Amino acid sequence: MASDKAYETITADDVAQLAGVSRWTVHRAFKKDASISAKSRGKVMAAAETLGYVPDLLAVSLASDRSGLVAILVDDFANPQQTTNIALLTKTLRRAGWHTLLVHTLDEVDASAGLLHASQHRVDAAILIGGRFNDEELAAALGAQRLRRLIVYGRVSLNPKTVSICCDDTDAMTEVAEYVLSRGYRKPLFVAGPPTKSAHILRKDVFLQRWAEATGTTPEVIVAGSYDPDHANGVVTAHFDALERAAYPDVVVCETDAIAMGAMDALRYGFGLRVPDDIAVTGFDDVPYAGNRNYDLTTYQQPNAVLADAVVEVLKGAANTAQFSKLSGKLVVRSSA
Amino acid sequence: MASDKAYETITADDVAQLAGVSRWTVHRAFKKDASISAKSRGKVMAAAETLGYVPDLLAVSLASDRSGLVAILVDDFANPQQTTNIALLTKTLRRAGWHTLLVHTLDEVDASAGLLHASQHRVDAAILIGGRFNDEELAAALGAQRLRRLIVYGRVSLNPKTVSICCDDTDAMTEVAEYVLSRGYRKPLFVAGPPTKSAHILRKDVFLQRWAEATGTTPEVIVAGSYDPDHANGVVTAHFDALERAAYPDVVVCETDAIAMGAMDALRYGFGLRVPDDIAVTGFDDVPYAGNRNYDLTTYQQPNAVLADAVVEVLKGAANTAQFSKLSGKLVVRSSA
DNA sequence: ATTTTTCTTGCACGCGGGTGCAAAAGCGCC
DNA sequence: GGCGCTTTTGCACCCGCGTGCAAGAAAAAT
Repeated sequence: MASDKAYETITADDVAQLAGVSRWTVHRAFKKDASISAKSRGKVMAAAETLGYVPDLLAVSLASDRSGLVAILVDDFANPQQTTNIALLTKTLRRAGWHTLLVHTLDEVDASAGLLHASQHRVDAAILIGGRFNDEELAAALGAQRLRRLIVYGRVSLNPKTVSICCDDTDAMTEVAEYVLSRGYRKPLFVAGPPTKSAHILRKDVFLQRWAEATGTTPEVIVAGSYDPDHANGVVTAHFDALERAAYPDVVVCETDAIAMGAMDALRYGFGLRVPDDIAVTGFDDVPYAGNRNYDLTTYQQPNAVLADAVVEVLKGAANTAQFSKLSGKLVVRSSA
Repeated sequence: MASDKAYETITADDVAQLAGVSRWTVHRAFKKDASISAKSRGKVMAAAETLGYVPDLLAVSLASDRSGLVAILVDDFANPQQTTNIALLTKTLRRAGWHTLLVHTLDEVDASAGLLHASQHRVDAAILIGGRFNDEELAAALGAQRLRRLIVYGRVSLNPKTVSICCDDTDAMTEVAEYVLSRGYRKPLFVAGPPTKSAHILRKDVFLQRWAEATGTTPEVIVAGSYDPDHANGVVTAHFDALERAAYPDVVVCETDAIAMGAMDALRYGFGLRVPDDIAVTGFDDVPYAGNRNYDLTTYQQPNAVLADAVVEVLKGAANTAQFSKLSGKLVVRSSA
């Protein structure tokens, strides 16, 4: 194993000495369009090369007040949409020059603690992907702490101090509702995710409203306490257990793919139902597994790349952030409905 | 959205002024068992409370040469075992007081670049979870850069400058082989993951050897280029496409659950085979989905919590690190084999 | 009351690098 | 060669906090 001092620290001073210039000249050599002669920049670069000099980002952050770090707060790794987002965001941010501090928040209270820790690292922004948090409380923290920006990802926050980056649930869920109606389903069950304290997912409300407009009836709704497929499985099982066969819905509309997958497993293995022959299922997000032959889920595809790019825009100081909460994806029709 | 200066920076100086003491006394107040009078500590704490003072971790890191940061390098978010590990590690590390820098490495070359960036943040350790890297090259970097420890997670690295934390593939895969033999299977197909440049997964070799010892025959082997289930699906499909029905193996032994899940999908949906009636499948890792009713995979359960705890031990400076590469899990028998 | 001993406290200096300004060097020109 | 101007370079000071040491204050011993 590596000893605690296996490395030697090369600072700008070392480079300066070798190059025969002052430390500040070294810094200039590394700074794009700084006033420095070609000759001394050459000397510095050569010296830096031979010494293997790399600037210390900690010191850079301290001095420049920009850390190049973005915190991502996540609370539910069982939700495939979240892991997908983490993967995409870390990749996108890295390409754009930011590094990621991944904070695994344990519960709602802990989200604030996580945010505090992130701020102590002077992150340039904190992105909330998780579901269990209270953005009012967070916004309070926002004022007091060293937090530049708070980005709520994948849902709408009404707090003006935060930036929401998400697709327009109204358009999206309306499209899903239209599709379900157009396919002739008439007895839907909506499976919602955990209720939110503040930053909302509007899918349920939109679906219910659109459905009521079109049919004059209100669909039944059940609520899953988390976006873990296994949990959704249990909730759906409990619901169907209490139902006569004749009372089964003809379509199960789920707030997310994670829920849809759990629901589908429940229907198939718990009640021997065939999808879509006996009952249809729709999801939302189009996570990687949704296209899998097991599920082949009809779902609404999030514009993931666009969302991730929006984060970079915000980091770069985009002025008009309102547009970022109205992005749109597209309906993906597969065999499940 | 938050303006760029929404926060006010409260430093120890501010607290000192309010408390009527010097800055150093403030630091002492926050330092466990520092020599300071109860009275002034009280004053400091009160002042810190009213101002909402929180130490700047960047400055702490710079001054103390300990960042409290650990980098996790990952390359494949499609592999459920990796996301599981990320979740567990971030949680475990956070509880133990470390924060996580998540680096999404794009390819093998990029792993070195990622490690370099991590070192620029003075991480206390870097953990390699990914598969696509070359640990010799990384070890070279290790000497030159500001990297205290390099932990290779989930596989064995022979490089003495790194610490391997993983379960003992020899014991584990022997157990799997014994089980497969005991169930009467005689015509196995081994589906291996991508070949490694240096830090190895020994499962294939162990299985082949044990099988040869027991039966005198050598199982057929095919190689998947990644641990993405979809990719494995394709590889298995291609293999079976070229086979007569009579030549099908009776059991498909997979290097990981991710591969097993892809393989199972291929067998079922591509060739109409029933698992385990027509063909059996085994995995390795026991990822969350492995227990799902769709797969219900017989697999070898990694001692995840033990592995994660081992990381903390190493960070705390555990002397005897050799033990950490010989941990053991347990065989989980389900219906797939 | 004086001297020791023990606590407390203040402070210089360092971590590695960024900023703005002033001195120095280089330049063209008369 | 001397002048004024532009480019280079050096430097003081700062980011916020930690360490070790020495001076000051309080408590104990004489």
